[in-house]
Amino acid sequence: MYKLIKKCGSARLGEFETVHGTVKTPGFMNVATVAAIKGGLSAMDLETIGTQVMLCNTYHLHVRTGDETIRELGGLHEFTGWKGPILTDSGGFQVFSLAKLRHIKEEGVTFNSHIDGRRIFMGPEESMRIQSNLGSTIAMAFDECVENPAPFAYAKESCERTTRWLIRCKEEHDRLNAMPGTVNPHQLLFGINQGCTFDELRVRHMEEIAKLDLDGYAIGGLAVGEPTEEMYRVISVVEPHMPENKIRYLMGVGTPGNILEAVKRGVDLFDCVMPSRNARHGHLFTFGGVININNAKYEKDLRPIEPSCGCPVCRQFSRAYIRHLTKAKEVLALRLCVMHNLYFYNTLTKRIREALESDTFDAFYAQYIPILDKRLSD
RNA sequence: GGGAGAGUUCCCGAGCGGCCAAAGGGGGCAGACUGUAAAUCUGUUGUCGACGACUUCAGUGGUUCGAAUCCACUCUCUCCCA
Repeated sequence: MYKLIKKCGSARLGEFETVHGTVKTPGFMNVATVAAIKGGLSAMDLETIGTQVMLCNTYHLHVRTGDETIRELGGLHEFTGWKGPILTDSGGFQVFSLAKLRHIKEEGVTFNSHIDGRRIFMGPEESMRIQSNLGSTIAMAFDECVENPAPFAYAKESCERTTRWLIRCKEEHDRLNAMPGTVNPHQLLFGINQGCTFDELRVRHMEEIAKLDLDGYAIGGLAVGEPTEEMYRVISVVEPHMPENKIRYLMGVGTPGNILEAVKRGVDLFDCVMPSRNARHGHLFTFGGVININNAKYEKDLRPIEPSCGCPVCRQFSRAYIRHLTKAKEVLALRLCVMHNLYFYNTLTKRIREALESDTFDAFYAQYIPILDKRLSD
């Protein structure tokens, strides 16, 4: 359960206890959609790079290899070898990202599998059942992540449906946890706030789902194309209505700067594909700004990605070597870049925690906001 | 020695009288990426005083209003017969 240690303005330092270990917040979850961090990282590497929570996806694991199989194999922890907390996303985001392949009804969503095209039905009960089979530490409610911009009428209708889905999720989740033979009978459930960029929808929805007394609350449906300032506004609008004694998770966000801004607004937990995806494309994060390791100027640069970084990659390899590997399209390039970027994100949240601990968060914020998302100038 | 074919922009390779500074790849350069259908996608890639001009399709010289494209010779390479 969540324990608030201290606050600095709206920013919160806390801890979240689970059967698979304690998560220190603010924290960043490392995305492993198909039970693997893209770029060739395994459970063996996650400790090295400071991972607290691994995030896997319900829809992706359902279509391949299949949640029933993973259940037979002992659940995701046995399957992946990762003993720490695992959060499974519900498949709700795929309602958004696989828009061309799906059809939404009150009961749930019909997808055409992106693997083989076969029809798949997923509603709140199905999502809960799959996540129960996967045996994750934390299950996410099945929601609809609505595209931006969306007409108010549609946003309202979708939001109300997401609330009804959430109630069904909770019932099914409680039922499954109580069933004998459940992989993880202590599985937690987080609800997801929606409402696009409409403040009144956001607030009303948050108030309603707060009544359900779930294990945690997420803000979903942001960073889907709306201006960044609008995202910050929505967080600020919703935050006062989020239960103080529950962990708050901003889904799918974001850039290092986004995370710092969201922490300042009271968010505890994050996940994003950005560090891993951008790493695969040669964009590397540092506390001095972002670099594109593909750039010609790094061809003979003997410095590590970030001289002050303590990650295994920066301790051993030069920019020149990593650039060579990316140019040569060696898989090692992906691995090294992803390792560095995830270490950076994990360290960023760690340093935010340290700043909160030592009451220097404001100074930390003032120092890093101007540079984190900019190009490193060296 | 005889015969056949080929030489295109950084590379491979299309073009075979005007719509060609020249398709398409590759490579290079740069950009995007936010609960991952993403080791992907986009732009750019002869030069310049740049809505125009200049140089380029092995070399030289021709034919033509106009040539990377046709002709002659030269050079280089590949294959076949000796």
